[in-house]
Amino acid sequence: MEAFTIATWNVNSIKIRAAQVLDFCQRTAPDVLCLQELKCTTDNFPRPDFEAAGYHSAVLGQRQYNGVAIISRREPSAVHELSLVAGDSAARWLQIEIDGLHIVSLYAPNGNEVGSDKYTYKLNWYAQARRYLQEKFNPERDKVVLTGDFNVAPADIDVHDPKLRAGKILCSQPERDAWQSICALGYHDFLRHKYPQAVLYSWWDYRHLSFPLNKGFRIDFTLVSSSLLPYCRDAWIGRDERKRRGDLKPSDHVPVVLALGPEHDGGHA
DNA sequence: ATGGCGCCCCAAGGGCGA
Repeated sequence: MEAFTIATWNVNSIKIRAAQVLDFCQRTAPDVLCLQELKCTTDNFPRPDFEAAGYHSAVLGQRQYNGVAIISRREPSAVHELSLVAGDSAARWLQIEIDGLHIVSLYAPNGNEVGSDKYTYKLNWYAQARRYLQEKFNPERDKVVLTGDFNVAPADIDVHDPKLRAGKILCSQPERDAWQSICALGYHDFLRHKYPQAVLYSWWDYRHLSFPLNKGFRIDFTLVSSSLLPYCRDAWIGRDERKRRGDLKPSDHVPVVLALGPEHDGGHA
C-alpha cells in the first residue's frame, strides 16, 4: 500500500469552519478527510471550495443538525448513505470505497444524560452499528477504517478527571461496552496502541476554559480493521487546531489523523 | 448551586451539543 493519510474532524458547522478546514487540508494534505457535524444540508455543503482545493466531496447533510461528509483526492468508487436505526433520519453514517479501502465517517449520538431517551437511542444506535458491521465486513480480510465522533471516552486515560466523570455521559460503562463491542469485531484503536500512556484528547468543552486547562476527552477515533494493522505507520491528533488563529474560530473538536503505508512488521525492525 | 460557549434557526431566545 502506498502512503495514504486519513483524517477525521467534527467541525461543528462546515459553513463557519470551511476556511480552517481548507487551511488544514493545505498543511496536512490528507488523501481522505472525514467530517462530522456539518450542520448544513447536502446542497449547501461548500463543495466548490473543496473542488478548487483538489477534493471530491461525498456528502450526507441535514438541516440544522448532524451531517457527515468524506472529501477525498480521488473519486470514490462507491458511496453509501446509511440510516442504522429504523425510521431514523439523522445524518450520521457515510461510507465510501476508495483504493480498495472502505472508509466510514460516523457521528454517534451524544446521549445527553445517562438514562435519558437520547441515551437509550445512543446505545441502540451502537447496537445497530455493531450488527451492520458484523454483517457487512470481515475485518481479517476487508480493509476498513471507521472514523468519526464516537462520543465515548473508552478508558479513564481518555478523560481529564475520570473520578469526576465516572458513570456520566461519555464515560458510563454501557457506552464503553458499546464502543468495545465494535472493537471486539476486529477493529483497533491504533493511536492508543502506539501511545499507550499518552494523554490525548480530541474534544474540549467551549466553556470553563477547558482547553487552556486541558480538560478534554478523547472521543474521536480512526479505528482500523485487523487487516490494516500491518499498514499503520503513525497516528496523531491535531491539537493546535483547537487554538484560535486570527479570525478563525476553532471547532470544539480537533482532527485525528492516521497514516497508512507500506506493510511492515509493527516497528520491531 | 448554577452556568459559564458556540452554532442553529421563520431572529429571539430556546434547542442542542458532550
